[in-house]
Amino acid sequence: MEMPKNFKPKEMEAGIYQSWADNGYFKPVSRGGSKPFVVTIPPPNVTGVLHMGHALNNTVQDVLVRWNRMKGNETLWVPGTDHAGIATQNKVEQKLAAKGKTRFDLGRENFIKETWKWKEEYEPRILGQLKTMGCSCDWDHTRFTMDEGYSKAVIETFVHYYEKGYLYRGNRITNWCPRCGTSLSDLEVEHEERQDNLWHIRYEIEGGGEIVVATTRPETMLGDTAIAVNPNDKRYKSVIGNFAILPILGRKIPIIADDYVDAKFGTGAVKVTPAHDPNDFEIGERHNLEKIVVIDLEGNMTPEAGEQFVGKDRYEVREAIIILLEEGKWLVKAEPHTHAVGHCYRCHTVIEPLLTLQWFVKMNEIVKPAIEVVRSGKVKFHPAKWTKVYLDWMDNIRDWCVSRQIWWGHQIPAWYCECGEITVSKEWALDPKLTPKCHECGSAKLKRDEDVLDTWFSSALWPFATLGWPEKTPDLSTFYPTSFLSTARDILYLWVARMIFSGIEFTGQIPFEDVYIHATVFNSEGKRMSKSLGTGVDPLVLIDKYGTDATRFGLLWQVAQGQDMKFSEDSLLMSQRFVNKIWNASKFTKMNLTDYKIVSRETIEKELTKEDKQILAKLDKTSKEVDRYLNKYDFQHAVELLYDFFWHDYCDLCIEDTKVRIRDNESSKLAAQYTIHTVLLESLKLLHPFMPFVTESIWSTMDQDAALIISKWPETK
RNA sequence: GGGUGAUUAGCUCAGCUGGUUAGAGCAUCUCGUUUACACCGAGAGGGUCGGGGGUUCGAAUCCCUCAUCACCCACCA
Repeated sequence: MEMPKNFKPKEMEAGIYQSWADNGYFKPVSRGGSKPFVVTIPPPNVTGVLHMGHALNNTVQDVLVRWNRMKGNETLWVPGTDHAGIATQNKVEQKLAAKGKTRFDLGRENFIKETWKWKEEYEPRILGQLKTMGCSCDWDHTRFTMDEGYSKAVIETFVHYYEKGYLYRGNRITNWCPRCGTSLSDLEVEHEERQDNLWHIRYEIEGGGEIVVATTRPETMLGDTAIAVNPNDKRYKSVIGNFAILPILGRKIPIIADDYVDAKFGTGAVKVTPAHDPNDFEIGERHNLEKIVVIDLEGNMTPEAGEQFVGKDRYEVREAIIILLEEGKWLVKAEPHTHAVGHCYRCHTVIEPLLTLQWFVKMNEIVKPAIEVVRSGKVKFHPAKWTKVYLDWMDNIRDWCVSRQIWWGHQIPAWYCECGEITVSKEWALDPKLTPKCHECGSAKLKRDEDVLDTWFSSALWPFATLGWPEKTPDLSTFYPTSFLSTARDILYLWVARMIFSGIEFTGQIPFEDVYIHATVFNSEGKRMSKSLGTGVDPLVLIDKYGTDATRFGLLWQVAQGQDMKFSEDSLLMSQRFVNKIWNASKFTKMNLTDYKIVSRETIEKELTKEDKQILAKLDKTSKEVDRYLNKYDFQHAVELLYDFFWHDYCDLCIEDTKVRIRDNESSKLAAQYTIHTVLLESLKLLHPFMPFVTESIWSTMDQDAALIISKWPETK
């Protein structure tokens, strides 16, 4: 079959993809391989579009999936998307805000309906983008973290934790985002260094004297219920047990001694606000201090803060307090001070530590086996340096706040009775027709918890919930544990660690064997690619410009060993030229094969020239090396090697050498034809996982029985 | 405060366990329009491998130290 003059990615890729899909090539089928290769995709959020990280990540996965498929292994790549609780809820709220509405105008039920509509619109877009990238996922296995079966899995895990005593509900200081109106786990808070002041404030001591405290948050003084000093601090020994007078409000608060206080920091005296600071909360617990809440869930002052401040914004009040302190001569000095301030990872509002009632998962027991499997190497990180990062975090893990005060997500299956009892029920959660009754007093006046679970609570179940767990499905027994996980390093704790302990807890097995942490893609200035900052590069624009194959190949060219990369289009340009080179070399090779009748290596062996044998040997060596590199997840070297082999060995040397022999009808013509035929076919196979479209397109013109995507990977000697 | 990584040609980066003239792509320059490809071919220039010490017969590669940058973790107000 003739090849068109040029390879036109935009015109040809979609058709090729469709034919793969139509022929069912993405389905798990064993073609004589040794063991299944299974990947569950890191589910993209249904909030938007693919970014460079996705492009790289999914290229990596597709390369391995295609490679394994060609090796004959039964291969399953499970696609899907994540409901992404807060992120998606925020998107829908923004959409409503444009119409001047809030979620409260709609009410919970309608708001959730709206969000499902959003999901129905965006999910196909994102999945479509994965198809554009050439991802060979089995679309019949597509899952969503809130689909019916998945929801069942989530409820199952909640109930399991509860019954095992791993879940508890408590009034704690949690990270609160006043804008999103929800609590956040520690991992969802982003810390940012900020230049601030350390305000030194003088408190008078009852009966004479004074004590100066240092604080970065003067507005919280309205909720002070003590001043703490270190018990060994000689400066303050004599005043311990006395009372200080809170400036402005004039309230009496005790001066107490607590080891937590560092005598060397600030003035060595700390104002204690148990309701608004986690450390102060602890001190408060130890000394039975009152917790006065002065900031509310919206970040405004409560009536407790005093009439002049009530209802005002926390920062506005900070300014006002400073002025008042100055006027009253309470302010001693303002010392410049750099410290880290927490922000919401979804909307970037400054986090307010607030006392709220939340559900927590106890972590100390559940992480133990998850530490063990990594220590013993059952789960391996690539590059290996992430092992230590993982273990350090797991060794110092703290309890996980899993309740969120939003509407989009898995509602907590807990019911509260007037009698004070809590009932956690799988049945009630799964069947809305049932009438919940208190298991203690029998009352039917139960109120369901309005909160939903942390989005990561559900994504933690991804590797097994997508395969059917908690049901004992054939998929689960065939494909679990999965083989490989590729992801970005910023969700190592948020997601990877949680999948590992969840996998072990619920299935008794590790969720995957190998974790590949891919390079982080930065822009040319070395800045994080961010849509909001306008520093992003859209992979779809690149695909449009260079074609999918070139984009994939060019990205892998730059990935190094998980090293950060400053993205540059140079490598895509190079790849684009390479695609063109492959196309033209193939076209030319075929021109030289018009009168060729396939012969075997044995029959032609004696005719082969030194050059023929050289390139055939190099081909074999290259196959071997590509295998070796892919086994190590060293994509960059695999890609470089193939480029070098095909361009410099095959095109520059072999084709140049053989074309003369073929044109001049030399006695070694048939040997020459055998050589180029063999090298081209095998090269297309080797290149296919990286550049699936152009290779399949050429292959389809070469009278082969099977499509390239399911052809047998070159065997090496 | 702890941790991790980076610093190699004008630019983006390779260089594994130390060993002859330090590599690639892009850019630059010279030559080449022989029927696959000018998105090509042949060739050239360009690097005291961040600074300073050390180990070694020999270091970009190992050790120490300094500097700069980046990222992660962290309840010192």
